[in-house]
Amino acid sequence: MAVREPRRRVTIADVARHAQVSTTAVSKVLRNAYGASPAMRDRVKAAIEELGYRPQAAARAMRGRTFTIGVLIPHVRNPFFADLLDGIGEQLGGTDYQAILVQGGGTDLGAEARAIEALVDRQVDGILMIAPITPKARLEEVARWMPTIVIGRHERSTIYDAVFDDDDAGTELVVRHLIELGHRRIGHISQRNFGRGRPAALPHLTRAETYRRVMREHGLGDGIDVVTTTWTEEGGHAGTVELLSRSPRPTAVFAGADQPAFGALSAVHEAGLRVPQDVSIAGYDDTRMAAMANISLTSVDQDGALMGRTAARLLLERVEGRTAAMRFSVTPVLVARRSTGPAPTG
Amino acid sequence: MAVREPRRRVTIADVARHAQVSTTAVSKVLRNAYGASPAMRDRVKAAIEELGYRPQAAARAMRGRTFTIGVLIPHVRNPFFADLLDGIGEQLGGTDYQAILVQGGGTDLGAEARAIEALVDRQVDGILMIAPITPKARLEEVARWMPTIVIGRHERSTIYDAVFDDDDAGTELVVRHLIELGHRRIGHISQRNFGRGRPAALPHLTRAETYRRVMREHGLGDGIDVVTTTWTEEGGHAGTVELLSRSPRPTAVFAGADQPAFGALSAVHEAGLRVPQDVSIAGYDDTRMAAMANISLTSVDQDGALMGRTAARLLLERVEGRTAAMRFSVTPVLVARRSTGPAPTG
DNA sequence: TGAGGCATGGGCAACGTTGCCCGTTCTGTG
DNA sequence: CACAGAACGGGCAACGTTGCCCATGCCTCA
Repeated sequence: MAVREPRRRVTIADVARHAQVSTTAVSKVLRNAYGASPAMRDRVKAAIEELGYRPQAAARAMRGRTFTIGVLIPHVRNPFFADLLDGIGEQLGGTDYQAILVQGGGTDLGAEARAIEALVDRQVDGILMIAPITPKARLEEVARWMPTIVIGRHERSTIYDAVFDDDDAGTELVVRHLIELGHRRIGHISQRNFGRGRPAALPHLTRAETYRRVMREHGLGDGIDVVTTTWTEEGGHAGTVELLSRSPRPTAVFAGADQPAFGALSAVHEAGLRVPQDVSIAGYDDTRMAAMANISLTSVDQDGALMGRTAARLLLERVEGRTAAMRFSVTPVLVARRSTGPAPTG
Repeated sequence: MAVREPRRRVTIADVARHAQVSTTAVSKVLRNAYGASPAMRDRVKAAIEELGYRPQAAARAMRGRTFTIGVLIPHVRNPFFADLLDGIGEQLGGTDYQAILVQGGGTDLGAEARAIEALVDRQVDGILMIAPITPKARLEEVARWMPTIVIGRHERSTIYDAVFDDDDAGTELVVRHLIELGHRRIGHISQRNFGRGRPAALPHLTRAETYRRVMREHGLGDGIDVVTTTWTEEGGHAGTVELLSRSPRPTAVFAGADQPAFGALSAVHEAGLRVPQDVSIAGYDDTRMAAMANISLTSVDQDGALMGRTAARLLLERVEGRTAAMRFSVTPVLVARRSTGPAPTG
């Protein structure tokens, strides 16, 4: 097979010529617009089929529509985001909209800013932002340009919609679970704070705050111990090593998320301690790995697919014209597994 | 803060007016083109800064360039792809190009086809396809339209570049490792075959083929046992349950990838068997979870970041005009951990 | 002093699509 | 049979950017 020169792409004009109609007519058929007879519709559709015509998104963009939804994702390594994307994809399937993903960098404010600008420059019809660390003021600035849904943050906005997990409730579930098991010294692994916005807007801040509150409410203010790393396997490992070096050491660790919890499990293992006999470990997100029998990590399930579906639905509504702001919150559920058990006595 | 109407976006004409020059002049400055004095350059740059101007990708696209690289990814749930994306991002950082990701669905040929078309419709300057299942003929058709790099497939093409891991060598390493440990009955978990192209082009086919070859070369043709599922935790679990039901059951399982290997570990655990005393498990990809001390999965490391960087570099070269096809292969390394051990005697 | 070249800046058309508007033909009703 | 109104199809401009080309003015060199 020889290398042919790339032939010119089929345009609406080619279709019009082939179907013996005007370009306007073809456009009408494409958009299901008024003013096209069934006969013409068929003829044009046949021509489109025959020539393999596909509209060019760029030219459409110049007229205002791209049929593209931009999704800002901190980093694809976090498996929970995959659930969100599944939900988004499910909701968008069957519509004319296509999701494109852009990685924001996770902890790099500058990278995230560039990613957002990239989406704005590309004239997407709407943006879904997954747990952005960008200040709220900037999010609202973007939301004024184009329909925007923010996933995972708790602030109220009158300009964009919010879809989030009730991190407060979820954290309360898991910390109480540990306390009920008799734990008094419970370490917590949190993330470095990059945002400059209102505190507690980001999940890791809510979780840390609620952890502190619940501990205090149970008279365990002295047992509070927060280490700040990153929510990765490596971060969770390092944080747990630090917690285990305390004297007395905590008998349980709420890792804040499953990824650091996996690192915590490995750190406990390396220290020659047993889970849960010596140390209990709990995560958050209920990822698939958490359910594996040899891991069996206690976690908090937030329905990521539902959040994704809802976020995409809300965004489409906004694209279609809704302007009133909406909020949607998912109620988390504790999934107790074998990584948590009664506190060791003594 | 009130909801303002979205103001019109700043265009090149606004900048030109503000800087008292022509739009052509502004365009020249933007593109670092010839024919602009340093003085004018400064003036225009100041105006751009002042107005916060950003070029619109769609309008540029109509003139032939979008500064966008499309990345087709089967599914974000596979952690190995995150390494590839890190490499791609690293190489693209500092250039004017922005990567956008589109999910192909993994096992759904139709979804992948739509994803590829979405990228073509959006006039990206080049496409990086990660382990596509689309027939080669179609890949070449796309590659004639725009610069294309295919990651993970082994076929030769004169039209697109290929970047892949030497799956044959990697599989030989891991299967030999198991044989040297004394295993004779080694199960293998493979994936359903969706492609219709040349066999062995996709990694899972190469791995299965090489597994068979190495087994036979060591006189272990009778010990060959392949189950076909999907390369997910769930698939690996189900496949391993099936393998463990054999009589006699295999003493080792080469899971084909880390994700199914994790499922395999859990299945062995559930069956009340020990790893590696009763059953050895090996994966492929050397993901971060494999390195966790409590998992300690034997795996094969393929340098995903290097593959990603190389693929992105090759693509940029093609965007700049190279037409000769290139191939780049990464040499894998066996990482033996505690999930593999001597075959049980008797 | 004149010719040629270079540096600099701008005019213009074109990329593909769609919304607005206008003209023609057809249909139904008095 | 006349007329209003609907149905239908097409012309045209505009979206923002860039590549090609031309005009101007200055400098250099023979």
